[in-house]
Amino acid sequence: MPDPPPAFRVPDAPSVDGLEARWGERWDAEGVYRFNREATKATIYAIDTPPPTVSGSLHLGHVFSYTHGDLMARFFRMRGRDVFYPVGWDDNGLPTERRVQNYYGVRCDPTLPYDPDFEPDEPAGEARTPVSRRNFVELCTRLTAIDEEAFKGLWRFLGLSVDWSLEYSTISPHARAISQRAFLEMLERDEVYASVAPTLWDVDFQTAVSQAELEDRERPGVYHRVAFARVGAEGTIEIETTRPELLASCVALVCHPEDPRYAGLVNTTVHTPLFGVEVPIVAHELADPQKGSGIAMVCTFGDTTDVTWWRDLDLATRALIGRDGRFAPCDFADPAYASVDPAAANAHYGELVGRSVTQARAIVVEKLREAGALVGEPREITHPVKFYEKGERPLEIVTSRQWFVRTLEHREALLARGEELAWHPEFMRHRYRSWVEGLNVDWNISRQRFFGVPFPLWYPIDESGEVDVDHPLRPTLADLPVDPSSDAPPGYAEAQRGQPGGFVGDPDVMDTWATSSLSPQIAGHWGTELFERLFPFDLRLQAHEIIRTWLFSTVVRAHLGHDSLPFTNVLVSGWVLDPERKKMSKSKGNAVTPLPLLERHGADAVRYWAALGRPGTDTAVDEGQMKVGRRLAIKILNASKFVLGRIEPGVDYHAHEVTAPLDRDLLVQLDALIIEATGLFERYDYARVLERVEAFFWGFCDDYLELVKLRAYGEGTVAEVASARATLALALSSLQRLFAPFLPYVTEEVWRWWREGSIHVAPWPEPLAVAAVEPTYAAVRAVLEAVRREKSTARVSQRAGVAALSVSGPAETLEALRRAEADLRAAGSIEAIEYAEGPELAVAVELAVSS
RNA sequence: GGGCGCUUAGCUCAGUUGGUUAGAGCGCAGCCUUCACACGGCUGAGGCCACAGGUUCGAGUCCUGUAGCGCCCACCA
Repeated sequence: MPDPPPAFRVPDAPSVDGLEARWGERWDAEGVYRFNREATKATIYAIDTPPPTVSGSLHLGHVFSYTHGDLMARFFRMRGRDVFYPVGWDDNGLPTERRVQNYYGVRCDPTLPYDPDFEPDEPAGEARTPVSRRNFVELCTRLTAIDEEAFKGLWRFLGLSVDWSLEYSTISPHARAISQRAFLEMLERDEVYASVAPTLWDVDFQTAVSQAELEDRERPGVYHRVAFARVGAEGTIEIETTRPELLASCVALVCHPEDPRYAGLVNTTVHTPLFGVEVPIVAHELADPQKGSGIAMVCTFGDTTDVTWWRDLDLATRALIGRDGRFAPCDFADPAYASVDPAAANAHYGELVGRSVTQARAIVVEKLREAGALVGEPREITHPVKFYEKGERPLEIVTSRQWFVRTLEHREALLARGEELAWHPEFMRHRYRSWVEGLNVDWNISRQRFFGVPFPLWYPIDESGEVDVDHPLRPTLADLPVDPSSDAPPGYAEAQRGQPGGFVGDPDVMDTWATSSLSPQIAGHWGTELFERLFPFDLRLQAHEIIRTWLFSTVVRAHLGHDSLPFTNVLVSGWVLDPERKKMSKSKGNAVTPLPLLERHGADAVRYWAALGRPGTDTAVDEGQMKVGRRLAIKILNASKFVLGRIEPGVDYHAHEVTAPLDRDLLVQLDALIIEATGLFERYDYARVLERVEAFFWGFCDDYLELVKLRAYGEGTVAEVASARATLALALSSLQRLFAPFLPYVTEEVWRWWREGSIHVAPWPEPLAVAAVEPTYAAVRAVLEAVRREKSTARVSQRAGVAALSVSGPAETLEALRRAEADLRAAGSIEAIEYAEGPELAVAVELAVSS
């Protein structure tokens, strides 16, 4: 530690206001949080923090979670680790597209040519001007840059100790290059494949959606009981469906193989009502005899179960819903449909073409009713329906070509990775496991959108104009990142785009998780020597809602690409709940904007509130706790001011000067606190650290400072005075540093009153190894408290004199009191103390006659 | 349907391996205009630790079950 300065710099009226600006600038100027690029693997502590979606606004939940990461960063930095603490922005993807559309009043039309002179109207009107993909991406880049500055300002105010030179964004050329390289390597290793398959599809966003982006929503539905006529036999089979509009895509009826009601019907056929298509009755385990009539209509595709039946039972394909969510034309005379009355079927279907799902449903129900195929009246129910988490209409399943990462065949290995990872809190491990166990499709990473990382592939066009998707053209690694919609593949010229003998670019972009799953590789500069020292990272910080997306996908990429975990620890933050204990979300309108809270209470105060939130535990917004945090910060100012007013500048105090039993006992307690706090921090239990340190500190202020006040002023022998002052100096130094990760601003302020350099690169306190003494502190505090109680009961000032104090208690307690009698008498204004042995500690106070 | 978490003072929450009389803060009440701190301090009241069984000398803590709340996962006709 540098030598103490010759004089202390304690202001007359210390304040917690304005510390953020003052120290934020100094930290930048001094490079306090700069990563040491020479650091070795052994000393590096690398942190992977979530790149927040730039299109939204940061809410208090972000502040909460990022504070937790910062606590760990600051602790390990003080422990001597070389902390690699970058921050990223997730600026690619759908949310940004939406925000740009609204902000600038544009929409992307990839068929348009680039207009270098295009300027959007500001503010945007209602109209949406179509612009080229390149123009659109430029606007995305422009707006995200603005948003990122605002985010950065908030993080700085909050006091995140990140190294801003390590900032990254997921749409940057660097991130795109990493993302494309990782994709090409997966392709090389056959870990990713393109497939034309039924895909979950959002009809509004017109893009595929992955399993991880699904959510169930309870929606009202209507059961319709529909009769199918048997073929070659008398009678009908009745099914129940909530999606009668899909009758035209019916390919089978399915029952459970052991259902006695239908066992004899398996492998017979029926005709669909209205369309007269002959479909088989088949058996499958998934058919639930309890549901509806026990026999279901299989359509291509009504839901994911249909996909399973279709695949397992090798059923026909009659997909009719298009990418826009409307019924596409089809001809029932086509042998694939095999209608017994194509003319009638086409007449019926003609009324559905171009209709949305809800419109078609009404039409089909009416027709069924007229045809006498609707049995009874429809029954209203509520049932879960799959939605894209950002979508507004139920997902459809359409057949399209998509890129998939092979996750299913690595299920066991991925489960093992989950076991290998150290989870904080431990129970969050279950979330990951149940997700991996429940995977049922490979990870779809392609999106039919514009602002994202393009797939770095082109497809050759043969002389007859056919696109050959099976033999993609790849860029060389040195050319990455590429945009196949504007760059030509190696060996081709741009003029050959779309021409026979030429090429076309892959039109899709990667899902945002396909890029953010590489956050360690992006932030750590995969491909450089530095990355080898950083990877795997030491800590991943995130909220529990993205375990199935970000955490899972990052584990997949590291497992496939590096045969490793991406990080060794994950710290999972809980949610921030509003005062009614509801999850904060923008859509509910209860999201709390953090900046006003930070300005009102101060960054340290907000961090204090966040730091009390245990890992994985949901925590309510509580301004009361922030006020407590602010008060704690003020107390640290004042206690520091007091101590520095008693000790000498330029003096290096040592534990061997501490001779008074009370002082030595305090330092023994402090050693225990340091040991406990260090252990808790190393186990990521930051909240307990704060709780313990805070409790010790308040006791230190309320009792110890009061007890040694007079000695600290200089009363008593030289040794007694020196003992008190040394204890104050040593305790203050340790306490300031114990608080530093939590309250970085106020601790920096008070540290610099008497120390050179930043507290945040000062060493974490070590125990002073003070030899144990006879216990003194606890007994003295108990008596002091009793004296205060008596005075309070007597309604006199705490300064009121005590003429005589009679203490009875066990001999060892009395011994303890005698060891610190002068201090006790000073703190309690006690003239004389009488001792008497007794079974329990009891005090009798005789107040002095007030003058 | 499977899983996880929670249930302790009016409120928000601690109670690590079972061990004296269950803790903190806020709020509330009373007192103190203290020479570090009124952006204070001191003191106090307030709890069948969700419920029912069990293990144990001893259970807020361990086991079983029940209920309520929240979340995750699920093939949701």
